[in-house]
Amino acid sequence: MNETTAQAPIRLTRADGSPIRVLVVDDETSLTDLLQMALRYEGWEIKTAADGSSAIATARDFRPDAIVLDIMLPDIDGLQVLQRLRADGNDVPVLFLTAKDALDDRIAGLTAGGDDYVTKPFSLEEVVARLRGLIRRSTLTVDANESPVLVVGDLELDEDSHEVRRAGRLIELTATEFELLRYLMRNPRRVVSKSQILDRVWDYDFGGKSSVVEIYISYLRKKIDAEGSPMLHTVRGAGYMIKPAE
Amino acid sequence: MNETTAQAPIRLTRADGSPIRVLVVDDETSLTDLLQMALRYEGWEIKTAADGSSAIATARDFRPDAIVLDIMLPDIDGLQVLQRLRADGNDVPVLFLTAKDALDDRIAGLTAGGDDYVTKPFSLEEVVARLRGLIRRSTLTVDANESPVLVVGDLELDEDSHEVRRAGRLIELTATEFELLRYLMRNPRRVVSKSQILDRVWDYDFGGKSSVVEIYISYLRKKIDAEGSPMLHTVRGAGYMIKPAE
DNA sequence: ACGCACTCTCAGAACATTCATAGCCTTCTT
DNA sequence: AAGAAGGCTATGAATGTTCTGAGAGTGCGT
Repeated sequence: MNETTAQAPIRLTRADGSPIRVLVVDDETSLTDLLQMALRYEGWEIKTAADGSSAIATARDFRPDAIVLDIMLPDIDGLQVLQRLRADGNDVPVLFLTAKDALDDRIAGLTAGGDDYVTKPFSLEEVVARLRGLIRRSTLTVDANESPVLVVGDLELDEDSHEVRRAGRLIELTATEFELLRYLMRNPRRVVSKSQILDRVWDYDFGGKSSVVEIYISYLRKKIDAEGSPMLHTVRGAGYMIKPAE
Repeated sequence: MNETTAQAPIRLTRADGSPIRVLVVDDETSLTDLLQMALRYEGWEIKTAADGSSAIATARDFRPDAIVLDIMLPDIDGLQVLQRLRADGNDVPVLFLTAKDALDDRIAGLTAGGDDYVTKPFSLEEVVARLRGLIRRSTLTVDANESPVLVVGDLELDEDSHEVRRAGRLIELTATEFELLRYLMRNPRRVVSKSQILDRVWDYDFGGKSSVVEIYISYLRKKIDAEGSPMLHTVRGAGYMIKPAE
């Protein structure tokens, strides 16, 4: 055994070690496919539903730890699905998906109940992070053997406070820089390609070029690797990797 | 372990550690739904009733630590419900809900008896705070492993006296400023979004824009962060956070 | 009824962020 | 060693977000 051995992946599980279960509800297959892939990659067990009534039925049988729920559904409105779940005594936390312009009054009050929402188009990192937050804070899911702080070497990232520190020194990051660093830190000592980063950290409808990743890596380096030995490494032709300085 | 470790959440429980139980009585489902969501998120166990007689029955069976009771009910008047409970020898503290214009003298005497009331429309922070106060002061609930004083760094907020001090110096806040600060201080070192703040601190029927939050943050800064290092931090694109000055 | 304190909108200023472009640098291949 | 490919970063324009002053409206207390 040596120091480069892969560490156990950061993986949220239930109290008994069985995988987290998530129900994804949206009528666009392209979106449910995308989310299903991304969430399976987290090691979670996923079921999907395309409308409100099958969502309610599946929630009953599948007993998910969280639900991703589009507001706009062909039959029953997403908010009504929530109401029915609650009327059933089901406290599962819900992450709503909503178009940016269709926001406001209808969503009002949601976050006060411990639920949350993201606006389309979203980045997968954002959805996963919010889900992890919801599940971690949910009074139902017993485990939460997880801290909101990612640590790689002397670099720390706190998902609750959004604080990032290198050797204790506070570092200010923009939203995109923060998401990129979080993604890298959740995959330490592993090369991630520019397309992986783009697929994961940028909104799914991002139309720009992948060179934007290079730019943000460059920003991060200036802030993270400014002093001390570098932790952000380029793997030519393959991608980028973060690991503790040696 | 270092000084940035997340502190245990502030959570009121009964003496044996079991969750607080609250009965919510209102005939409008939208309101009971909202309160149920918000109070569950406090980690409490909630039951609801839509009229006076089922409220009395549920109070007997469920043995709640507090009751939220609308004055206006389809069958029996809320105040009469209180009378019947007391006649039964049930001393559970009651938080009445009443329309602002229907504020009659009958309500006036309530607070003398250890009960309390809020006028509709209310903010969730207000209801939760009043409930916490009632439960904490109630002779029934044994625990109260909780102080009415929130402390973050050298900033103190007393929920009983409504006094706020920074480094010992008394600071005058308006009602809204106080509620906003209380909400932030109950979530120290955690980024809270503008929608979360709006959902929680502003009345549930508030129709305005979330920029009002920015304005009140600005007011708070002038009073709280006037001198000394700042405790109120903007996390661009995410929300606001309070933490001890470094 | 009056004045005062408070809440909230508006609008513009100030500021931060995102991203494309382009030229330079590094590394690899032959 | 030269060329090609890939990567880095300075610059700046466009965009998006936050802050704040002025003031209108509201409601409360006297």
